[in-house]
Amino acid sequence: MNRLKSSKYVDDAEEERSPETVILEAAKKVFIRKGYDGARMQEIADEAGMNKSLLHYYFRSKEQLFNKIFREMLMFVWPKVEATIFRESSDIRHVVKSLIQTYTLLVRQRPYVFMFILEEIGRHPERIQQLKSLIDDWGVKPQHIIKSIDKKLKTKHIHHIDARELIINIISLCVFPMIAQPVAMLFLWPDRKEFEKFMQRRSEHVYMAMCNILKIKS
Amino acid sequence: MNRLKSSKYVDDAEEERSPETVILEAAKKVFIRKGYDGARMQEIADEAGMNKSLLHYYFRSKEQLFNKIFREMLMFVWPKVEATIFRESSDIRHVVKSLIQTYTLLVRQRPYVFMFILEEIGRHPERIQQLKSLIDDWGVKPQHIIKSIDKKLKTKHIHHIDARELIINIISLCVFPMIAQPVAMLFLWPDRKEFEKFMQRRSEHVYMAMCNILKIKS
DNA sequence: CCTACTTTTGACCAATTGATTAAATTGTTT
DNA sequence: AAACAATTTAATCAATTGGTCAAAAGTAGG
Repeated sequence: MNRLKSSKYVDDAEEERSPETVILEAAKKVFIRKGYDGARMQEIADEAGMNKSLLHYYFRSKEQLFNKIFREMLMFVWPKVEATIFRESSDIRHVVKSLIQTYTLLVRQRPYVFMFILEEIGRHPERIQQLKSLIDDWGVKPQHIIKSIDKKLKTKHIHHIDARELIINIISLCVFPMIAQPVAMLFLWPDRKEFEKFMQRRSEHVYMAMCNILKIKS
Repeated sequence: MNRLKSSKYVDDAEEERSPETVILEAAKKVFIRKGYDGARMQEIADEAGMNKSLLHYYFRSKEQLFNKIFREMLMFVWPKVEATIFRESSDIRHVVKSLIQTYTLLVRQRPYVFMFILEEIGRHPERIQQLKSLIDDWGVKPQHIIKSIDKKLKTKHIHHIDARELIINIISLCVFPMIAQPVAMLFLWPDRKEFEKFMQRRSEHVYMAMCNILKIKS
């Protein structure tokens, strides 16, 4: 009854056009556009160009379909952030620079991803569990993050700052402008092109700002 | 048919407990909790302890009820921000300090307000119009904001920075940590008390950071 | 008490929701 | 082609949605 395997197209090595994939792509679009509560299974079916029943055939329920998308989003962000935090370099400048580049890259690649995650966790707090078990599986202890950064901050003659403050500052400066885009464009960048230019240079500007905060020369 | 005036309790000068107010308060709670799409008229009625039909009697539709709440939120934020930006002082330090204090105060008083506004505008972009007409009514031209700050930045020996960048940096540093609270508490502040302490000192920290960015002494 | 009004209620509505089911179609294997 | 399994479809479900309406209840003035 619930065969979730598809044998069709599998021999066709190239295109990744299995029904599951088509559905997931369509669902992603709709969930991003409308959020979980605003999304409709029918709209996803239309977007995928198939019958609504197929969504249930392949993914059982709206909730399970959403969870697949949500997990994929978390997996898009977390590994890159984690790799950056625990990178080899003991030079705090390198870590700061990498963190900034990582977040600005993520924002540029998937402008919606942080807002989406924060929104859905805010609306349905039980979903924080998914993130929890994800970093559990990854075997990362949150306190290690702080310690890892903190150790690197204790070297040289750097303006003393709490590691958590440093991290949240970086993420704030990189991520928030994109989250606030609609309002920011109303008040500060009436021209869309101007805003895009601003976001393109964001990485450098944040790095300079962080260097000033840490009182190190870039 | 559509009398929206209430004569009852009006003589009773003290308590602001008119049906309209009770409904608005209940609606606000529910809309903040669930968002527009997730909110249910029945839940608002339950929260207000009255019949669902009364909501339509006093506010006609879910949309109109929401708009009242939404406008109130905008009015809670905008006047204070606007007053801060156009304040008399020509000393950039005062303006920066006031901006930081204003935003951190708003965040502390209504932790949900910025996320809510950004969320609802993101989900229903047509609502940006409400914000537009609001600042129109207020008679404020966005470019004046930039100019006002920019002029103050041109004085003294201050590290050159674009006015819009300065503003977005301040807002990012003040607002984002609260928006990211659920995730931030998972990774960086496992103890809720610790996070609250952090947020209490946020104003000072952001001010110091901004002084470093501007290369002025606090 | 009677009348005119506002406010409140519960029954009800059409439309939509996520989900199920059985039948129809397609694909594969022999 | 027959038989079997996998996929797709359309019809349909019960539950829920925002919204309406007429009747009931409350209120005030005379």
